[in-house]
Amino acid sequence: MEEKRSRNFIEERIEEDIRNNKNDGKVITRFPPEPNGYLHIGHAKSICLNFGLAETYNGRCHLRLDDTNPTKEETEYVDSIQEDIKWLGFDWQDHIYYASDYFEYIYECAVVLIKKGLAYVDSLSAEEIRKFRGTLKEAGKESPFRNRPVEENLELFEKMKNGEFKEGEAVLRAKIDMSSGNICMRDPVIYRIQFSHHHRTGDKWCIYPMYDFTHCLSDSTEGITHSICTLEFENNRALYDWVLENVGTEHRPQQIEFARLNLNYTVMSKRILLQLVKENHVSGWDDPRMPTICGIRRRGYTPESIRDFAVKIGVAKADNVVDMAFLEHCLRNDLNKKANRVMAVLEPVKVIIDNYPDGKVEYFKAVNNPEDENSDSREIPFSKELYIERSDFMEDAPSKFFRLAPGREVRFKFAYYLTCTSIEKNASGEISVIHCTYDPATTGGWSEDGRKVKGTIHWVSAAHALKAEIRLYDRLFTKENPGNVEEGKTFLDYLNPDSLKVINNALVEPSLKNSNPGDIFQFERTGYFCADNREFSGNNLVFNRSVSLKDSWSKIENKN
RNA sequence: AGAGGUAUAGCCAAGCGGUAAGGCAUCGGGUUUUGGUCUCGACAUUCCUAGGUUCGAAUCCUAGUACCUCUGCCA
Repeated sequence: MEEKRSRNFIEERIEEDIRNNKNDGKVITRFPPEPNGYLHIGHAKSICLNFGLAETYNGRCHLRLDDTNPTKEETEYVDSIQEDIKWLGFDWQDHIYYASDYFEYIYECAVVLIKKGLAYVDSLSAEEIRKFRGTLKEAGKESPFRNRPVEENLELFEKMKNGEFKEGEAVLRAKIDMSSGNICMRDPVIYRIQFSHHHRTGDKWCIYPMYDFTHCLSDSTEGITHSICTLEFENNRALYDWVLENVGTEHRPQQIEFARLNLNYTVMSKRILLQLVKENHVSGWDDPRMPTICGIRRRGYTPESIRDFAVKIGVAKADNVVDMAFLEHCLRNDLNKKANRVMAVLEPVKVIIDNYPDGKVEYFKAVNNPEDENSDSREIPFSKELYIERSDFMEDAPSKFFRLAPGREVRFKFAYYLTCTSIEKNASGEISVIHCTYDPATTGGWSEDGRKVKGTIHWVSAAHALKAEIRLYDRLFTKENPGNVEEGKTFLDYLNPDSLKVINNALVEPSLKNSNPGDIFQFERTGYFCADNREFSGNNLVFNRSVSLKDSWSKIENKN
C-alpha cells in the first residue's frame, strides 16, 4: 500500500524541480551546524528534514561544520555533533565537510568581487559602520572608503590577509546598496580580521569570511541543490543570491526557509542552554531535563521516537510552539511496543500476608511485554512480606478507588488475590504495615470461580527486592515560554524547582540487576524508565524516568 | 509610504475554485491480570477582518488587521 501522506511545501518544490529536470533531477541537501554548542531537538527537526529529503529523493545529505568564527568554536562540539547525528540514525557517508576547507576558495572569490569593483576595504570602525548603516526606516550612508580604486582594495585586502592590520582596523565589504530596504544588502561586511587560533586551520588565517559570504559559496561548491534553513534567514536570501550571481559561480543552490521548532516549557536558545550548563542549573549538556539530543538520549528517548515526532509535527512556514505532550506521546508510542515490563515500587509500604507460610518462596511467571508477541517471560519471587506502592493503599477509600483498602480484595499482578485485613501505624501516624490474607485458589492472579477484582497492583518481594535510585524528571521551566521574560525578571526565575526529584529507596524486582546502562523498561503502572547511561551498574541501580504512563486515575482524583 | 514573512480548533497541520483530512490534547463508552495499550464515539456550519468576482471561495481579487524576522566585524 502506497502511503498517501501529503507533501510539505519543500517536497512540493523539490518535486517540481525534479519534474523540470533542474540540477539534472538531483537532490543534494546539507545540515550545516556551527560547532559552538550541543545539538538540540530543534536541530533534530532540521536533521530529519535534510537527511530525510535526501533519502526520499535518492540524493544525499552532507554534514558541514560551519566553522568560520574561531573565537566560538571548539572540537568538543564537532565530536558531539557527529555522535548525535549518528545516534539519530543518519549517515553522511564520506560527505563531511568544514567551511574552513573552503577558506582558500572563499578568499579567491573575495578577490573576484574586488576586481569587479563589487567589494572594498572599509577603514571605518565597527561603531562607525553601525552608524552609517542607518535604521530600519532610514537609508544608510555610504562609507567614505567606498570608492577606493580596485588596485588599492586589492592591496589593502592583501595586507589584511598578511596581518598588517589590527583587529577592527579594516573589513572587506560587498558594494551593494546603502539605501536598500533590506539591511543585509547595505554593503555587508564579508571579511573581518581575527587573530585567533582556528580549530582546523590553526594560525594560517587572520581574516575570516562572514556567514553570508561563506554559506552560499560552500553550498555552491558542494553542489547543494536545496539549501534549507530557518525563517530568520529569509532576509539573507537576497545576499545569498547576490554573492553567487556576482562571483559568477557555475552552480546556484536554492535557499528555502522553514519555521524552526519551538517546544513549550523549554528553550532552544544556545545562549540559554550554555548558561544553564555553565552556571550548574543542570548537571551538564546531557542532563535528562535538557532539550539537547544527548540530554533526551540520557532521558531515555529513542531515535525512532524523535524521528517519528519530526515527521508528525510537519514542516511549514508559520511560527509554531509544539506541545511537549506531543513529544511524550511519540515516546510512549514507541516504547509501548519495545519496553519490557518490570515491577518497581517507588514509594514502598510493607505488606504482610498473615496466612502465607513463613519462609516460603514461590516464583510466578510474568510476561515481559504483552504488546510484543515475540517477547519472553521471566520468573518473579513472591513471599510472605512484600512491598507495594504507598499510593496503592487508602485507609478511607472512595468507591472509585480500585486499589487496596481495608476489607477490599485486589489482584497482586501475576500472584494472588489479596484482601486487606488491618493496618499498623507508627508513632507519627504513618501506615507502617498493611496486613492481608491471600486466597490460595487464585494462583497466578486468576480465580476459577470467575469473581472479578477491580484493581491490579504491582509489588516486590521484601526479601528479594533490590534497592534502586530513581530520578523523576519534570519540565525544566514552569512557564510555557520561558524565553518571554517579564520586566525585572530573567529566565532563571522560571526554572522549575521540582524538575528533578530523587528517590533513594525505591525497590525493584531482582531481574533488573542484569540490565545495562541505557536499557529501557516500563515500570508497571508508573512509567518508562531507563538505566542511566553514566551511573548505572549492577551494583548501583540508577533509573531515569523518561516519561510517565498516562494516568487517568489522577484526573479522576483531581476532580474531587 | 523601510524590507521580508506568516495567519485554518487549545497545539501541530492538510487543503491548491466543487462545499473543512489527520495527529496531539480534552471529554464520554467498550475491552483489559498495567486506571497503560487497544477500540468506538464527541470535538471548526467555518478558515484573521471587511468588501468583491463566481452557480459555487479557506482557496481568486481589493482594502485592512495582528503577529514574526532584520539596524553583529555572530551564525
